[in-house]
Amino acid sequence: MKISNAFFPTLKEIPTEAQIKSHKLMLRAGLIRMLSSGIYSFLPIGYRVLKKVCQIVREEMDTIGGQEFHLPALNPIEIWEETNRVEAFGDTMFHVKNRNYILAPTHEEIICNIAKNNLKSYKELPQIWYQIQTKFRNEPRPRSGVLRGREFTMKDSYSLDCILEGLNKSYDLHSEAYKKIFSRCGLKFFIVGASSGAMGGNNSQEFLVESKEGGEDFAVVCENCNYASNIEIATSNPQKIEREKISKTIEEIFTPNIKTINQLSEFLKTDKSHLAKSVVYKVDEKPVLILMMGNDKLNEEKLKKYLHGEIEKIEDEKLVEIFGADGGSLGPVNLKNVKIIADKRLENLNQLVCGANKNDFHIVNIDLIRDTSIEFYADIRTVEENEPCVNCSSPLKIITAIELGHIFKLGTKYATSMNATVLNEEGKQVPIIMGSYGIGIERIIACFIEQHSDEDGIIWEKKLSPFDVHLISVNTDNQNIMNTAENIYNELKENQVDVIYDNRLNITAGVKFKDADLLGVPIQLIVSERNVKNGNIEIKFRNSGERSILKIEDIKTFILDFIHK
RNA sequence: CGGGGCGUAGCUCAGCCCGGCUAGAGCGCUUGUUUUGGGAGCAAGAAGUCGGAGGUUCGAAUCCUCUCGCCCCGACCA
Repeated sequence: MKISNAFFPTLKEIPTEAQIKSHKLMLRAGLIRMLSSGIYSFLPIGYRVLKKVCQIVREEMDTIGGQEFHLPALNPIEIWEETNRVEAFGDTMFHVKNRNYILAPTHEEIICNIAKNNLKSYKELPQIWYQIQTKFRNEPRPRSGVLRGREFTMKDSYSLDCILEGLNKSYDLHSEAYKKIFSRCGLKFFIVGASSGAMGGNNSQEFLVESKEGGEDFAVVCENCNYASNIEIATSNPQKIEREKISKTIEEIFTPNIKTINQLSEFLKTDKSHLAKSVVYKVDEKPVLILMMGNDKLNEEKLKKYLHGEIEKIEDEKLVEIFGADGGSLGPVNLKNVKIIADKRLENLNQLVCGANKNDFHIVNIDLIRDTSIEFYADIRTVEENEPCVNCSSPLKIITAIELGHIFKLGTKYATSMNATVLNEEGKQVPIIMGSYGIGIERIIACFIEQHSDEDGIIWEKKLSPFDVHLISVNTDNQNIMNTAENIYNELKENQVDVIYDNRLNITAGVKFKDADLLGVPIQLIVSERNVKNGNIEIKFRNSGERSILKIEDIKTFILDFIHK
């Protein structure tokens, strides 16, 4: 490709809309342009990278026996009502205004529909079906360029089995394929156990890339024993508190202007492990009081597992109405008509301090068994940095990360509601057992750039690079230089080398070098007077900045060796 | 959906508080010319309904109301 007649719009300045490195560079290097919030066009250079990523994904999916589909993005809403997911997705799903269609946010229902209509027998299983296509989700807040878009490319695959061992095998195949995909893409990633959220099912793992700037997920990891888990489900071994031998009589005490656990601990000279914080949620419009030890943070994801229905933080104004006190003074003693749940860490403890449901008063010497009617205890706290690991007691780390891929064992949830069954060996109708496995294609690109760039631009590795070689002619008014560069260009093209050739006239060398570094193709070939007169060409490696001189006649061999190495 | 910020030339921004000349700068773009190894010099030029609508005023980029868009934090989110 010759830049003189190509669309390669680079930017010297950083558009204000971009905050994180990958977004800035994708805009500056002419890979993408925004159409609207969370909606991006891939320009020719960016699309080349996207296609390379897709090809790697495709090859690895095909290797594990995957078969590629092309599925409709426009779906009749009825099929989504069968699984009750119109409601589950809520505002996240795009609805077509003048027809009863939706824009598909994912494709379990469509896959399940095809399976139901066409698969009859266990003999036809297992199947792995995948697609690499655009998905639509009305993200309430798109951000970080292509990292969280309303329209984005996703590889999703679905495994179909009718026995559990089959599902396990399909799941493991995907796990291995994903490791290969992300390694081939040159990413440093790690794997954690995760919550399956609105997808349904139980077992699930996420493939994450550490990123302080663009990360939206938090992973809890142990560097000693390799325990790794999304914070949504992570557990730890916090210090255990024992019940004291004697439960003293409860007593209301005056605690003027004490609102927080820190203030209370200071005021009473009491360790936080003897203070219990009360937080209130609304579950199906009814208040639920949740007791946490000290400053422990409630984990909503964990809480959701124990409470059915929508959970939501309660408005401050409602608190006075229900409890007769404000936020900092609530407690579980003498509460009627409010369900109480407590974190496992507090189980059956005594000698505790809680709010008195009366502003500026707390109650001391509470015995949770004697003085409260707690419905149940459960692990609902959020793990904190440096707490001991559940397996090996080493201090845990918390890492901010971007989610690249997620694999789930879905089970029979969709097959059951859509009545997708096959006959098993005994001639019995059994529901198809599904697995679901996603990869965010644009996220691979953005994560790669997050990990591979410097102040001058992107540093592609050859597998994802939009071109193999960036050819630059420096002295454009010298016909000999232009001819030499043109010959190199043609020779490389004839040998299937992808070359981008900066043949622009009347542009200073500096501009060409800056653009080349910004785009970040691994090898730059620089054709200039000073070297051509000796029959030489300069070569610069983008990653190391290293330069060397080659004989013109050796270039082809050198480049081909480099590409195929 | 709550909180905050921003919207002026293709890009980055000044001007707005405190209304008043023909709305500015740098970069980019066009033409000419000189340059040609790290985003060039000189000369000339094109480019804007100041996001949109309404209002106040003799007069609005500037003040008021509404509205649309973008970014950030939170909520939410496979």
